[in-house]
Amino acid sequence: MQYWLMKSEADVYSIEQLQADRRTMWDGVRNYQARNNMQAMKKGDLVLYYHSRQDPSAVVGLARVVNEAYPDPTQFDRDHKYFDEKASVESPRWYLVDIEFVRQFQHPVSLHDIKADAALSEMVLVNNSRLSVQPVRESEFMHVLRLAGEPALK
DNA sequence: GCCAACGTTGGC
DNA sequence: GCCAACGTTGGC
Repeated sequence: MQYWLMKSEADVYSIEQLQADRRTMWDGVRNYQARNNMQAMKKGDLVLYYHSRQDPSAVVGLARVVNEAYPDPTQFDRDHKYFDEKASVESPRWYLVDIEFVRQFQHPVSLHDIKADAALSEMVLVNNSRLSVQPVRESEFMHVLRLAGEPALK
């Protein structure tokens, strides 16, 4: 089992929307490092769901990987904003995973709280703030759950 | 809404 | 292969 953090702007695709949809294709990632991280994901991996560009930016809940990486269909669609003319069905550039809603936190863990916590000082979120799909250590994942006041997962 | 930090592109 | 120019992200 590996752990991850995925970011979304709350007004673009919020955790409330994920809950309503139950699951979603994580399309539109056009950054190689983030893509590589998605390609490393395994079914059942757990994801910290983070809202960026809101006040305050925070980890707001959990999601789970339900389908491992496959080509992002939006890269082939000429009419889509995520179209990539350098990609082809024979040699795709961009991959995505499907994730499902697990739970929303009663008490989100803000970026401020994460930065203030010595146990989380090596989180990618703190040191490479622009990466939208990033690995999280098990100890960091559990620590964030504790800060949220959430019960541990079975 | 501003702008620093970062990633990508393309001219040379 | 360097690096300036450009576009994007995301904290503030």
